[in-house]
Amino acid sequence: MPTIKDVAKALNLSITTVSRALDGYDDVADSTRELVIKTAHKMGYTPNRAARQLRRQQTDTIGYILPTEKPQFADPFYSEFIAGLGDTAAASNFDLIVSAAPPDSSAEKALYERWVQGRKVDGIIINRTRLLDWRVQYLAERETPFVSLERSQLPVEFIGVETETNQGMIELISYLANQGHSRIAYIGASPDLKIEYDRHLGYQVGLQEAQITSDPSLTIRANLTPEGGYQAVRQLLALANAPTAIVCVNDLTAIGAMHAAHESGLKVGRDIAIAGFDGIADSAHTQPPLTTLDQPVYEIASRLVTMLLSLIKGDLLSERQVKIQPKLLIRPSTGG
Amino acid sequence: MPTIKDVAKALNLSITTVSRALDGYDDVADSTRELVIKTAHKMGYTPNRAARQLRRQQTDTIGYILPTEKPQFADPFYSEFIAGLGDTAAASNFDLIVSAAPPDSSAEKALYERWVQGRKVDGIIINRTRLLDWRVQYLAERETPFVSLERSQLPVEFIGVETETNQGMIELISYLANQGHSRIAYIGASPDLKIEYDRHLGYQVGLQEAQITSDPSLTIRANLTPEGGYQAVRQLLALANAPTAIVCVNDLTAIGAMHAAHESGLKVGRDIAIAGFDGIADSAHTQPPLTTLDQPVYEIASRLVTMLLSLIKGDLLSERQVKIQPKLLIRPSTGG
DNA sequence: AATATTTCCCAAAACGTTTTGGAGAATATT
DNA sequence: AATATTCTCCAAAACGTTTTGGGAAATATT
Repeated sequence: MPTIKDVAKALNLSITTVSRALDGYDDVADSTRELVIKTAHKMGYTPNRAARQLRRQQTDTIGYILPTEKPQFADPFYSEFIAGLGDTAAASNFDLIVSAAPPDSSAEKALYERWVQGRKVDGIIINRTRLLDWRVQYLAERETPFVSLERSQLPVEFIGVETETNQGMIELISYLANQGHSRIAYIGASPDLKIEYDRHLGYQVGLQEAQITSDPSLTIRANLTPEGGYQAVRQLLALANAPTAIVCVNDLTAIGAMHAAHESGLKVGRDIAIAGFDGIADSAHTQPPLTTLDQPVYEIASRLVTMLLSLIKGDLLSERQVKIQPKLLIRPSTGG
Repeated sequence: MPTIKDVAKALNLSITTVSRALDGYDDVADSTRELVIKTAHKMGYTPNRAARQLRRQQTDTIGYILPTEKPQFADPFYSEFIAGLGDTAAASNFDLIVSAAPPDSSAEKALYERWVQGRKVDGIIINRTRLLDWRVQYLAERETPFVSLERSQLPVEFIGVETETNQGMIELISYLANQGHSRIAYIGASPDLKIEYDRHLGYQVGLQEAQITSDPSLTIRANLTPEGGYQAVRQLLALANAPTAIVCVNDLTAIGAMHAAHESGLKVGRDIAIAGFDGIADSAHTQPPLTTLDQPVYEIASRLVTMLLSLIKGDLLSERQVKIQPKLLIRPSTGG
């Protein structure tokens, strides 16, 4: 594997000149630059990343840690999200390093420390942000560039992307109300998650706009998985006064919810309405197809990377806080 | 951020000794080693990865490239797969870098070159192996350690994990035959993929064992997505002599297939039987729940990393070729 | 008491870059 | 013709480790 020294020797130039020719400095003659570029290419020279990183004190790498729950972890949201991160990073010649850890665990903490202290990454992408997320505190204190999907409640400047949920929820619930539903339940997630906070709030605002009085017994917390949604619906259907429509915090929950409804002999879309949130690809092919608030996951991921990279480079970011409007996709799971 | 030099100065030792104390060499007194470890920890010292990499000429990093298809890419298989890769790598203090590129594209080639030539990774994980996969040729030629999920047909030693499909397919098809099905279709994927080769072969062997003569018009190729499965079933149902059972190359295809069947007014599990392959988490919650050949994705990923790491370290690998038996999960989508 | 061995430590080189601070040659300006 | 300016180039230092090849002191062996 040729080094810069080999290229220099082959051309009888100093390594300084080769380096500067390759990096586009203007204190090297055009003729030599061309020559350098050509022979470097011919010799198959690629700069050694470690050496460059050591000297430059930066890594050209960004990090992302998957929020894996204990046993199994399979959410199509994340494969699309990671594809977006990886693609966009690669387009700027950055690398993406990925690891996995349960949220708010010691393993998570250890990973962040390893990456931040060891100067393993130039910046970090956070998602599934929690209301009082130690990660944003930690990264802000250490002045490590980071962007997040969803805003925490900590007094730290928020840079990233957030989904504006209220409008979409209002649309969804008004649609359900127009279909004649008045007992509309909500299946949420852990209350320390910002998405749960937002989506539950959106649900309540939606009810209010539709002039439906909120019934606390119709809000129930699950864990973002099909299993969670399945169990939650079994509870809801056991209620004396069971709901006729159910809004779920994400599509996976809705998939489990539909399963439980079917199992109880209800025809989803006729006997009960069920809606999700995320717009994962599967949602178009569930039986019946799922009404959902669709988010452009790939673009969100891509946008986050773009923002993070300019943060790292010290460019001034015109838009530090991007708001995304989810799009209501009405499908047969809510009748109509 | 303290360096090894700071630690050495604080203890009035040489950096050599500090380095060797930390690395566990036995030519340093136990008392000093303890002292070094303690103060290094107290000072918050973490070795700089770039410097270590440069000196050691290795990166403690493995790479994986997602096979993203053009528009959207969301397959829960991959979120679980990546979680397994990341977890297991992190447990050995290795990092996982992830990027994305369409299979067999110039972008894919560019990424591999960047990683291999630039010594960015110590080893690579391959999946969705193709029959004549340029990647295995390339990596073998460059003597870059790699492991793959599924074996190519190239004359290169195979190291990795493969799924033994025939047995599972025989079970599945014999089950279908016992249910009275004799027109059993197969929806596959691109024929250059090893999984397509294997699973299609398994299907044919299964038919043979069940003494059903194979009808070529019942094999149809899709693209591993729900959309593909959906379109394929529309074609199949338009046949003069339509199938009564359909075996799909993966669960996503099966999900789309069920959708199309429903849409044609067929009740899946009663009027038509549909089965998938992979055992993604959703498959338990489709309507009806999907019969599938379940693979332990997380364990497969984890196993691949373990193998790759010993390959990198030069340990002798006792098992270079691991065979996995998928497990048939019979669910209502095939009636019964 | 001399020699051999073990124990514990260290100075210096090396890994492959980028950057600093010029220096000589060519050209432009007086 | 002398001086100033611009063009090109380069030697050397630095980034933070690990490893090599000892070397001095302490201990064991004759």
